[in-house]
Amino acid sequence: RKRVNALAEQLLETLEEQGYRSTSPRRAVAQVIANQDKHFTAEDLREQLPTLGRATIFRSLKLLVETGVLCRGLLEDGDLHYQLSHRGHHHHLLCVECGSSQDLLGCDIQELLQKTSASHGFELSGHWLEVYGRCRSCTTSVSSAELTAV
Amino acid sequence: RKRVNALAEQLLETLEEQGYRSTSPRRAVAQVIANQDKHFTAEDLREQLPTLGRATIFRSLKLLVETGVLCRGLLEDGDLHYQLSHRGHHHHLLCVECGSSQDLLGCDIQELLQKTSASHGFELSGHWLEVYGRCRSCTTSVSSAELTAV
DNA sequence: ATCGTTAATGATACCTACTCTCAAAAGGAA
DNA sequence: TTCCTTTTGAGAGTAGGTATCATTAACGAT
Repeated sequence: RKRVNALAEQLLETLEEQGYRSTSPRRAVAQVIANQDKHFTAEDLREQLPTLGRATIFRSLKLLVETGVLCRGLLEDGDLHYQLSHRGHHHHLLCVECGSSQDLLGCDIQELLQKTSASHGFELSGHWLEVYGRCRSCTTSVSSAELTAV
Repeated sequence: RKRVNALAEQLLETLEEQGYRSTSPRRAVAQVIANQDKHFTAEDLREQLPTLGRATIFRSLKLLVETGVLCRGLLEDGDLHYQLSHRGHHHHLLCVECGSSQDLLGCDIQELLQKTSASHGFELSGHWLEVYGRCRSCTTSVSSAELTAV
């Protein structure tokens, strides 16, 4: 569990590098985020940090997104959530069952989009992709139930 | 401009097929949507239909999305917008300059995602993709200005 | 044509998720 | 410590959407 604190410290360092002060509310937020294993909403954070002001939480989230520590995503139901950003452009696999998320590696969609956009006379500037499904542990844990049902 | 009314009528028919009544507020909404050449927000609709109740507009939009007439999308800044849905799963090219949108044709991302998801032990159930950039007419109209600047 | 049932509407209150304002309270460099 | 600046929390405000409910409009049956 030392790693957790290490991650929290890393988040704070990123902020400090960009000229933001290391305050106790920010330390608390960093700690909670570092403990998170799923994507989370602003409300989740608020529940875990009831002593912090509402505005402070939103401000921290905004800051962390701006500095690239977090990224925002959209759940299938339209809810906004946050998760640690693993630097660089990438996408997420979101498990609709347990809520876990993992980075989608080795998916070179950029090239595909570039080609297809060009054929529409379109100058690509960016894209947003979220992938939904069920993760390995959810598919295996439910498979027996499904088998009896079938 | 007969085509516009034809489109509006088509929207209403889709609602009627699903058991919804053809009311005058719905006719008005259909007419405005049919006239729209870009994606639009609920607020855009409200401005063009000031006599309609707020709730009615939101209800109509919801209904049209549920019946598959419209689809919802997310702009780069996080704003929610609507546009005519051309049946079946597809994606949009959104021009960040003029706001126009066109369907992205011939992009088989599904297959790519399927493969990559599988290699993560992930059972794909869906995805969400928006592509941002500048459309043909915007790139050509600005190109001269950019040339002098460079 | 009109009736009666049910769906749809509009006014308004409410709600959620967030932002703004501003006085007070920390950071932190000197 | 001091002084300046950033940050904070409380609370008001805002955007965008939903819930409630009495009234009104659709439309199939008569």
